[in-house]
Amino acid sequence: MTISDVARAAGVSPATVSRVLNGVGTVAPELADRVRKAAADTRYVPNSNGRALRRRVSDVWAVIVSDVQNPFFTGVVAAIERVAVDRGFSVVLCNSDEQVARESEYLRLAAAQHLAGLVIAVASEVESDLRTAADIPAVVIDRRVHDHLGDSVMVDNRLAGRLAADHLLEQGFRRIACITGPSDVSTTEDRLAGFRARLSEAGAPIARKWIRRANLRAEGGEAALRAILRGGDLPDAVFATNGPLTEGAYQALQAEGIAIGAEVGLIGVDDDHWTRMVAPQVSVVQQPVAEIGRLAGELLANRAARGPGPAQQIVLTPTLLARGSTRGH
Amino acid sequence: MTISDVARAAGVSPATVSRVLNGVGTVAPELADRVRKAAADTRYVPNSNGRALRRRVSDVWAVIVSDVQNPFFTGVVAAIERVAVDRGFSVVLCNSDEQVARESEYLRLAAAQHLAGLVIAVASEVESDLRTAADIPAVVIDRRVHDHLGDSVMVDNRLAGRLAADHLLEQGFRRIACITGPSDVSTTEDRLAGFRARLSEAGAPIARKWIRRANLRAEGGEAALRAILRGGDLPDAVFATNGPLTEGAYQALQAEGIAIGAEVGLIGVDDDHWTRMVAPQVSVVQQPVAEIGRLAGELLANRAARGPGPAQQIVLTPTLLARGSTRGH
DNA sequence: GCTTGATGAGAAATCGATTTCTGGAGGCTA
DNA sequence: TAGCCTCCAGAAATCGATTTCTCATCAAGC
Repeated sequence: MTISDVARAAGVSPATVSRVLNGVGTVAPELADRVRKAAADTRYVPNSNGRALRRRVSDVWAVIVSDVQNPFFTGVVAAIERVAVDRGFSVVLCNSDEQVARESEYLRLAAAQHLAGLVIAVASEVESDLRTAADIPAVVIDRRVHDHLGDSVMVDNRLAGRLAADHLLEQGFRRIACITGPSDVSTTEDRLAGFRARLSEAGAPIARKWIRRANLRAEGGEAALRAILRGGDLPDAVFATNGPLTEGAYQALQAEGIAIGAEVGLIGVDDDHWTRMVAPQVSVVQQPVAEIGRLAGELLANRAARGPGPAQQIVLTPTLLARGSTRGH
Repeated sequence: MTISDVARAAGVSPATVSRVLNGVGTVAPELADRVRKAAADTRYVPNSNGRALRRRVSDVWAVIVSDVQNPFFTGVVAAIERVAVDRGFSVVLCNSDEQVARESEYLRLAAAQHLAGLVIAVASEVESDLRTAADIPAVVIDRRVHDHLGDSVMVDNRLAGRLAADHLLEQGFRRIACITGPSDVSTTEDRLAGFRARLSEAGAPIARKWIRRANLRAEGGEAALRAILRGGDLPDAVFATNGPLTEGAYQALQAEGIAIGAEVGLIGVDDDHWTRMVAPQVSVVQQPVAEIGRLAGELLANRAARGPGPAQQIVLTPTLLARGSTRGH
């Protein structure tokens, strides 16, 4: 079913059908009615490849995230969608699953389709390469990318680390471990950096053996915590630098029968629902999830509307939520 | 940067560039090298609108789900992606957010782009209309749709309800409530139906006032449980028919200081991580998440490869996971 | 030495929509 | 009534890739 079929059915030219359906130019009301009727009767769906080819742009945004199963990202995506729907865009979500190769494939796809915009949380600060999609407006969120100078919405992750350290120190913890991600993920890396810096300042530098890197899934966090336990020397508190890692750390402590809070304190990042459902509740550094998504969406919409111009780099502030898992030492 | 630019740079015709990059036909090795070099030098990304227009099909699948924030769906999507990547397809995820209008928009988009395939969990059994995308191979998952006869992967949800009922009866519960979703969502509706049927058979029919419908988010489950509490007459157990509803019910019970298991039993659906992290752990009817996604992906790949043929309707079996939240009555 | 066939690569048609170009009909002014 | 606009709608060009058509070249076979 093409525009020519509709044109034939309505007894007009394809040009007229296009004009009616897009509301551009002037068409006699009577003809317009005939066209609309024909389009409805034939269940005509315009081929967006033809349209995008001619128009040279689509009305779809892609959001590429590194882990669709992480509630932080789905929360951000939901907020982006709200803005997009509001401005008449559609959003498709792509999951790179922390793999640079899959990310590149999605970037290629976005560029090849000449999408209207792109929001991306990269898989790797050093290896990710956004040049493939350099032609379409992009907003980088959550994680920094090597030499990207465009719009971005980030959180002050060094501060996040400092907040966690401050809190643990205040609560009297001193023998502190950290479970964090690969060194090419800027978020977890910055949180570790801020955390370390604060502990060093306080004269309680973190022991090298107590810094554990893991892949950014619950399994990674769990394995890392078990590795710490196997070391024999038990820390009195643990900082996990993202949501899934926190979850994994919690599960390992629980499985080993260690009293969270009393024996070993635990503080995490990202306020997923479960943190308030367990006992004791888990202290976390919270990121402004909805705000990140909203701002990313608005930045993208503005960039698309206003064209090139000075890049905006927004940095938001995290918040400490102190709870039972870091009390009772 | 178009194929003609590359052709000019390599000193050949566009046809030759196309042949080289797609590996079809025969091209002299020397020319081929020149083309490949020119394509690399110019960072040429083929316009997929032009390509899809001519080829009449793309290599992208869309997965439309009703709630990206529900771990059940993201789990299924991750499994579909594994199959897709394996077969050389890309997957984009679309979130209808339980809204038929947004779902239609995504269906229109999928049809307009002539995507290679579609996997969908509909927003409404009665209102969702897949005819818009009738031209592309589709697999329906999770929820039934009014008069859809194509491929599908479902779970025996009446059995899921019966398993929950059986277990509660066995544990000695008799005054039982149910928190479920809108009546046009077949999954929660079937679970309720199976649950009711089993309780009636056992001579302990569920009281009408103890059947609460809620929107399918944690807030909905929480509100529904509070409504039951406000009724004054406390049930001795509650069945929540999906993941977020279970979460909400748990939160409400906990907030009200009701001892889960001892005072009020709780059984849910979907084995999200938190169910094993809380105390007591929550009993659930588990769906084979990865299996659903894998089968949906394979069904779609086969359909695309083999063309029309008899539809396959796969029904999987849920499993009961009995835990502390339904003990101790 | 001439015919036949295979091979390689450019020219041109094609996909389906949008947009520019073009021309006819009708209204207005001088 | 001639001349000029304006308005409307069809014809045709265009977007960028793929694929069919066409033709030139060269080798093999008789």
